[in-house]
Amino acid sequence: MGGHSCCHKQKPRKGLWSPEEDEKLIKHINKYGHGCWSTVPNQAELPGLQRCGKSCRLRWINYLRPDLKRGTFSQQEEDLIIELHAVLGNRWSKIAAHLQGRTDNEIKNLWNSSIKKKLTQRGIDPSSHKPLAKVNGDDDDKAASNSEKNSDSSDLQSVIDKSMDESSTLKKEIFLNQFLTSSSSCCSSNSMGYLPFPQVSFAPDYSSSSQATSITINSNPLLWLNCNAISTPSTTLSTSMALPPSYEEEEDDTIPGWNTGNWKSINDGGRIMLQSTCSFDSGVFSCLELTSEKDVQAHLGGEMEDLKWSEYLHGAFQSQPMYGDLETGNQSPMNTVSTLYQNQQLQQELQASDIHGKRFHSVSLGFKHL
DNA sequence: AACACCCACAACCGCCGTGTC
DNA sequence: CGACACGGCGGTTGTGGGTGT
Repeated sequence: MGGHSCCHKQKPRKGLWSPEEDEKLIKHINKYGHGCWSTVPNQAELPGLQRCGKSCRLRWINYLRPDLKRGTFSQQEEDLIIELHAVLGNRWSKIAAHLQGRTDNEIKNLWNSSIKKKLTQRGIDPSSHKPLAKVNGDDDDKAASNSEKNSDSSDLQSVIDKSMDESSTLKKEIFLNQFLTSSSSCCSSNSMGYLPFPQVSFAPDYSSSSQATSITINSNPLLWLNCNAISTPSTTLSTSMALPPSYEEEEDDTIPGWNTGNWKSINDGGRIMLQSTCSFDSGVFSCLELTSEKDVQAHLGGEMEDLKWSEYLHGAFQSQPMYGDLETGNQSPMNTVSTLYQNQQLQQELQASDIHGKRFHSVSLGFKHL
């Protein structure tokens, strides 16, 4: 156990990597790729790397990979890590997947050396993300995975993980839709369902003093919702929602029929800004996750993709076509994604964190009341 | 200058899941 | 079906630079 064949032939070198070793490894990877790490040390340029394949892999992934960002973490990145940790717990690789150019090791180190302390200083328990006063007992790492304490959340997370592993966006949509269909069907009318994405948090319970607004739908139009932010007890970022055109005329942001008890909504010049969690009591969600600029472009620019999406929605829900006129009256359906960038604050955040144009997560939800 | 201490980061270790034979 | 190899992950340790005394 633990021993690898590549380590048996000769005692592997340990400790810090020398520049020469790095150079050899880079040369090798550039030339041959890294199909099988265990053979890398044997194949590397003479006189051969006396390193375990595992060590080569780690060195490459954590340090030598060309797409690594390196350098200090921005405040936005730190906030995002905190928010993701609140949802994902110590699943560093999952967290790292949301931060372009950052490795799980880097994030883990940052968490252990810096963020943990900062949170504690702010009076927040770093494992539970709750105020320290409210955390019972001693601080054994009982909430290493915060969401796992709740079996529903744990199930949810496994669904998330599974869905993330699906390569096809359409598969994701179908899978998540299936999940949500079954999820919503088992929810009583006043029970909570949560958007099944790690970037949507399960947190703050807005009190009656908040501006929480009930948003409902009682007919069958699709409601498109773009989420690319996360809210946590410590931070709340806004989520944007693009409404069907018919609702643009409404005098306020209340839509009868869709109970989103925990959404805090703000009417922002005709656009509805949402914060916090979302709940639903019935209906079917369709979900789309766009994880890269390429994905977005494919949807924004690709008629075929739009067609597939529309067809899927038609087929699955027999619903009316998606709404193209979200705001300006001339947007294509998938341009809902672009409304993300009409939120100036969000745009700034994305730019500041170097995510803009590179990688971000967006969730589009189509809703049809049954 | 020497030492202790702290901190950030790199690397290792052990375990687990998966694929293959 | 079991054994084995391998990759991946999270926890932990090691290392080196910076800073204070």
